[in-house]
Amino acid sequence: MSAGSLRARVRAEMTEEIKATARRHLATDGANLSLRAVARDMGMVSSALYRYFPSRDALLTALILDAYNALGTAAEAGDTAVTDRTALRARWLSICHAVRAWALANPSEYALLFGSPVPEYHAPEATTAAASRTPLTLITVLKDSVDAGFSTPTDHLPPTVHADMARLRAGTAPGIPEELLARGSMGWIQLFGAVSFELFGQLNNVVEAREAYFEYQMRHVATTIGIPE
Amino acid sequence: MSAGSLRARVRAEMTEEIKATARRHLATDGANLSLRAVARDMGMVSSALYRYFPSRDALLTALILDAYNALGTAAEAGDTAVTDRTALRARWLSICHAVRAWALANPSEYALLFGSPVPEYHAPEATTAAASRTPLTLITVLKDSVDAGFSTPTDHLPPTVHADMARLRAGTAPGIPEELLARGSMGWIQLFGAVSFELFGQLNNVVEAREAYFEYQMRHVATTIGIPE
DNA sequence: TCTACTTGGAGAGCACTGCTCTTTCCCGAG
DNA sequence: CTCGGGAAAGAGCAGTGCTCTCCAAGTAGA
Repeated sequence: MSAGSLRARVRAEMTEEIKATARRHLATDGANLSLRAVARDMGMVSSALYRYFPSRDALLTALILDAYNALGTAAEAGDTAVTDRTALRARWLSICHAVRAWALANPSEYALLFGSPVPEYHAPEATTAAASRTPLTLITVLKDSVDAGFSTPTDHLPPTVHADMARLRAGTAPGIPEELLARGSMGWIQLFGAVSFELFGQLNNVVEAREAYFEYQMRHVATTIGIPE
Repeated sequence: MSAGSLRARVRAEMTEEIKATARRHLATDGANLSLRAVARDMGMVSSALYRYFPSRDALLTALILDAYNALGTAAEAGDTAVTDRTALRARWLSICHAVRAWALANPSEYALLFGSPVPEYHAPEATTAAASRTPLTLITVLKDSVDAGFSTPTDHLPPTVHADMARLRAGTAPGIPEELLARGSMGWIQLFGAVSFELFGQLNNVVEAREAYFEYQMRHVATTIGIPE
């Protein structure tokens, strides 16, 4: 059996190496990386690569899945890094900083996840689970905030938004009021917007104190959501 | 002289037609549209197209410039559509809705502006002026808010952020307190994040009431900035 | 009006791309 | 020890951005 799994192991290693090489190319060529160049880098011919990935899109899908999971892992690590689990504000901010740090360390992968959608490419269902890990980490803090008895916002939500939030809660986080979820989603959007603005060059020649301005924003968001100091 | 300008006029028309065709291709092929396909669509050979644009990047730059200006025009129109110039909240919200409407109507051009940066492509200086039209429109509302005597936020800004905002103010909007500019920039980021999330598919299967949730967010942002009802 | 010059279009060609198909080879299960 | 299947190689197809040469047509000066 060790012989039988050898083939499989080699194949798995090969697949990993292809992805690693592709990730390297991602940094310079973006989403339109070249299969042939990846193969060339590995000393193999391009057609051999099709034994591992049926198409370029399949390779991209694998990279996207890995990236979502890497970001999710980083976000969760940011959360658990705060040993005092009752320090909700610190946890929220730690997650935000973890997301930004991961994005700055892996800009091309972040762009693959949150940048312009690749034309003619449709993400398979499998990615959505990985994609929701990061927002779920944020929602966990909201849930702990509710359990700790902190007061929640009392916005008036339009009925349709209320329904959306109720549906979101049903799938993920029982017990969180719709109003809090709505504000939490806003915070997730602000986090994404801030990181994207910085990474995509929209802050150039405007804001130099990137870290400080990010911190300022996220503190403000945390306050808005109702996470006390 | 009418003969001399004929050539120029034909050339201008040709340039416009190329851009229009390219814009159409942008919708299906995204940023990696094909010069040859554009030429084919116009019944000409690809090399002829190089008489008008020295490279594919140059064509993209022209499209980007046009898109920034179109968005800026839409934003300004959203502002001036509010006849009561003292209705600052209405003006702010009208600008936000105009930006979203333009983005929904021109998704691929929006992606070109605010999506993943094109690898190896660096925007020339000329685009920055067009790019700032939309945020400047928002800042105008902030300025009118100050002039109207509305109270401004009293955040404590880190010194570096304070300096950034002072520099931003110096170039654009004298008289606006740094704290207000910082919050206004947050609002611009939230607007961008909300539109991008919706357009790039991040809201799929989560929020269905797109319009209503957007409105909710922007109202909240306006309140946060300190624009009274 | 005739000529000299500039300009725009056409076509061939180069190096590259994703992908398919066929051929070869070699590992490992029976 | 045989032989089936997985993996690699290579040729080939249609497409790409871009360059170069060639030619027709429009423009300006005498």
